[in-house]
Amino acid sequence: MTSDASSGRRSTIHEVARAAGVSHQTVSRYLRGLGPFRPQTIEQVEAAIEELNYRPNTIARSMRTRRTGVLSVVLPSPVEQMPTPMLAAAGEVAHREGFLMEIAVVEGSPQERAARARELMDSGRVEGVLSLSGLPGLEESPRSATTAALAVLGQYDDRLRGIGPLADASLVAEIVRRLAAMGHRRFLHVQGPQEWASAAARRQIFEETIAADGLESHGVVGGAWSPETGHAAIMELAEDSGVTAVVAANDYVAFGVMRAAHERGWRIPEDLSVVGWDDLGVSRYAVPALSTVAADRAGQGRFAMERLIALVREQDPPTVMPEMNTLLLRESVGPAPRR
Amino acid sequence: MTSDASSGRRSTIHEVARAAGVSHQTVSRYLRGLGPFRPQTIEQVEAAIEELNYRPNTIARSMRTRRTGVLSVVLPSPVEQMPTPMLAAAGEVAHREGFLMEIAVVEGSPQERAARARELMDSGRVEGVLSLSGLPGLEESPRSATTAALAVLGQYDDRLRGIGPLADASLVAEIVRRLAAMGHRRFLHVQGPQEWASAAARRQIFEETIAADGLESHGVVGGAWSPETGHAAIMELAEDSGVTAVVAANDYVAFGVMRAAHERGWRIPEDLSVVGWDDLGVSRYAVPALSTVAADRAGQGRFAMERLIALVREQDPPTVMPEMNTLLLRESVGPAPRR
DNA sequence: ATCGGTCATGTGATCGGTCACACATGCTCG
DNA sequence: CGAGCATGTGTGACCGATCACATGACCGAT
Repeated sequence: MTSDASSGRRSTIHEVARAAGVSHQTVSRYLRGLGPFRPQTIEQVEAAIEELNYRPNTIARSMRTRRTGVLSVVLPSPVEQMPTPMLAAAGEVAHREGFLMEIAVVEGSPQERAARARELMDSGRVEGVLSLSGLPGLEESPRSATTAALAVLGQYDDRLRGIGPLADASLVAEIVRRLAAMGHRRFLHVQGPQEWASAAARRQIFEETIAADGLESHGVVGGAWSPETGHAAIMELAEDSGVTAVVAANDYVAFGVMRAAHERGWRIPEDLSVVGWDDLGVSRYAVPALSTVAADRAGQGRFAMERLIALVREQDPPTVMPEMNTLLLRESVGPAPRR
Repeated sequence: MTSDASSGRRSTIHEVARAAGVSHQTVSRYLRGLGPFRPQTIEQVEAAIEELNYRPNTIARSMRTRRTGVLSVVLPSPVEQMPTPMLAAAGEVAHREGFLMEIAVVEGSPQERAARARELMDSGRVEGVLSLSGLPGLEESPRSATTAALAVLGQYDDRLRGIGPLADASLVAEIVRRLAAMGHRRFLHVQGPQEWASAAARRQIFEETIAADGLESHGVVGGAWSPETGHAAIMELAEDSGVTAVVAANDYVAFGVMRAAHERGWRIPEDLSVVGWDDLGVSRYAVPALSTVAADRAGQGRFAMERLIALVREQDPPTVMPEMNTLLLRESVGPAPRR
């Protein structure tokens, strides 16, 4: 904007101090808003900053203070289905608390991801790391002098109980029972990738509920979050399979299921009922409108970020998040067809 | 893992050097893989690193080298429809070139976003900034000593010519002409938010083509990227509007359009043809399958990131990206109904 | 006249690395 | 046999901030 100092080098606090005729420490204090100043001093410092177009070097500051104000969310690599509402909410919380949230996309296997996350924690670049997927070998930790804090959402423990709300699949039981109440007896589950806590939990609850309630499972197929998965699952189904209800891993999968049913000439919900998970923005606009679970991703994002920030500050983490999933039954479910 | 040094402080290169019986410089060289070493030296240094559980402090390194290896993508705040395939591809390029890509979600008006981006560029924390939206007052720049490089994708210039491939809307003309060839005469455009270069460009080309080809526009409505927008646009349409073809701003909007048509009892494509933009993963699985433009987001992401990296390295930026949009006509378009 | 306290500012060390350069050793070659 | 060179390593300055502590001016109280 104004004269851009003399050379291409960026100016430092010392140069500002010299230009203002004060000590570097005075400038530093000014920048941090500390201590009272003589009006004249303020004026001179401000003029010098303006003239030299000075901006503090965050790196240098971080080196001394060991604070960076940056929290990092690490995401597994197939980033296509990034949980954006969650990230948006998490970012909002971070912003409110004075942090900058960055998203780091990390490639590779769970082991490689864990190594990269570890590296990030040790680099000094961030004060906290939030992982949305499990990181084998790393455990949640408060911030220490040696590393950044770590919060993990959606991780499973040894008994496959998700500790994060992400993995809470209890509503799958509700789905199955509601469908059973409408007369459905034979179910198909199209599962997601089993490395994901949430996918594994949904499958587990599905099978448990089928068994507990004396219903029939035609089986579990699939293994990805994509529409293709759902499409293939239905196309491979025998004409006389007897399946009248499909529990899909998520809405993407459910879209594929609905499309395949259409292609086979099966009406939804008259011939087949379908339920997804996630309540994508377009799901209620599908024809027929897709039944799903609204997972309050925003709430989960807030929760996760608040938890991380508490760990960073070595405060008490927030209490366990209440159940926040909501089952939305729309046009894609109906009474089971008569045999 | 092993003994965690003595205290809570993290160990430094000097401590490693002392433990290994070499100079700090030798350790530094070892870490950077420079120069040859005596086998014994390597052994001692590795043992010391292992024993002290040493990790280099990236901040301290960056301070001296002025390199951070971090490129930042700044996204506007309503992050719900984050262009994930683009980000994924961009991240891949960054990774391949030895950079870490972070995504910074920035809140506020375009002006505020520009200010935050500026701050990020001046902080020294990142070497380059890639903005997916326009930043008023900031222009693309190579990396200088004073700030990070900036690349802007989808920005418009004074004459509303998008400089980024994102804003290339030329296929809108093709869409309109293909529909006209099927007998459509009266069109509706449901536009996106006009602050977005891409939305503005699509609208402009729509209107230009209508005028140039002597067709009729029922008007332009809407102004957001959401299904609600498309839904409302159709619900408000008079029964005798004469509109037989809708050009929607993107697939989200198109989903809303299709749903509303269904609710009004209009068949697609027999009564109404609909075209979206973006080719969402679920679009080809919709019933009827949604016609759209596959924008090769991944290609755009790669292009943008390569451009940024070239700016950072002060090399020649890649040549202008070739046309990469593809029109996909699916079930949602058909011949115009007879009056 | 001296003392203690507040106000406003200055001095030098420090964070943990890299950079520039010096230096010691052993080998080859004229 | 010493110059020249490659090999391997060490010394101290430096990046740009903050931190800990010192200092000088001014004030009212003893």
